[in-house]
Amino acid sequence: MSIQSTKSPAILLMGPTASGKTAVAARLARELPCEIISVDSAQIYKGMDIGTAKPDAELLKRAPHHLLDVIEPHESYSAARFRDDALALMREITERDRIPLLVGGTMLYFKALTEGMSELPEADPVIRLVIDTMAEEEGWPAVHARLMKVDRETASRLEPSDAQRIQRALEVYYLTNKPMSALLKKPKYVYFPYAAIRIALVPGDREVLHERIAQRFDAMLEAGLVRELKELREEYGLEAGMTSMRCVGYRQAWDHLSGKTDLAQLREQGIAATRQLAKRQLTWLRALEDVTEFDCLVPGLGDLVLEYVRRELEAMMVGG
RNA sequence: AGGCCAGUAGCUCAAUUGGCAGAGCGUCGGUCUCCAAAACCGAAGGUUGGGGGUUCGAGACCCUCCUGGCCUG
Repeated sequence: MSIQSTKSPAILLMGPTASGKTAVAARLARELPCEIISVDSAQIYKGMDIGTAKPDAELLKRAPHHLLDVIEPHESYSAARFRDDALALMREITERDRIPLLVGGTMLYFKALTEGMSELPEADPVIRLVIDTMAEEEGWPAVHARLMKVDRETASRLEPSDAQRIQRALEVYYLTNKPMSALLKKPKYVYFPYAAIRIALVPGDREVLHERIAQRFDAMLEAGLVRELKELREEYGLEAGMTSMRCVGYRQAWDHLSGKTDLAQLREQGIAATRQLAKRQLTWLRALEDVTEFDCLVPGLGDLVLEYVRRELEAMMVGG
């Protein structure tokens, strides 16, 4: 039996927070010749273990994960970097005759990986600081008006309050002297030489997912989420505005350490933020096509997914 | 038992001298091209504790009942 398809297989396992991705991935990794790549913008941070529900040491020993702990909490990452890193790893894994298993809940990373990104300049901290200062002085609507002058098309589709995207569009203009809308129109070269098996774990009942989220957040608090953050703050020069410190759980724990909230408020706000994260992830998943969904709340989920993946892989071998 | 205060959206609270019941948070839906666990947009949700009265008009004023809290015996 030979692989007739020119494309190598890759498994994409997606799902909202607390849907049980890690357990399913571990199951697949045990039964199939695959290597796990984490697709998670929070687990990318070294030291942020409890709040990101990072797989524990024992699990990592059995099933190593790539793209965990690649940067420190004061640093920043991006969808573009993820795409480069993931593609490089996928090639290595494939060359070892193994199958890349991409697991996570950061849907933009999945999109960047499989659909590619236009050629845009990377983020420039100095330019961003300039724009931030501008916004501080005159307000974002005024910055939006500036963008309107140089890139009407992009400005028109953005709300005057959409600080992050206005900043990006203006940044691109300052760096290239071209409107971002023009750069986005250029056909992009999409390199993704894989036959993807796309799987989404979604809850059949949102209420039950909410219960799981609450239980898990309580477990994080018990495991020492606040202590973990405290230690990270002592080790690194962290600030509340940093990307890492805007992660769910850490942001709320930060407020608690600053004395702004008591423990009950930390719990309540942390759980709510996690539910909101799950909701946004589900919005992404609903929009995706060619994805096979599994109810993440049914017993025997791991077996179901494993069986499905096996069938898909076999079909690729014979059919191509 | 008597006295006082409170009761408005799931939660915390607004609402001139009686004049169209609102906000924040939460919930739900959506957007997304180098910060995405981010950022932003939209929507739903009320017999104003119950009943009666005054009034053109009551969340507000009067009577009564219920519930919670505080004080006194």
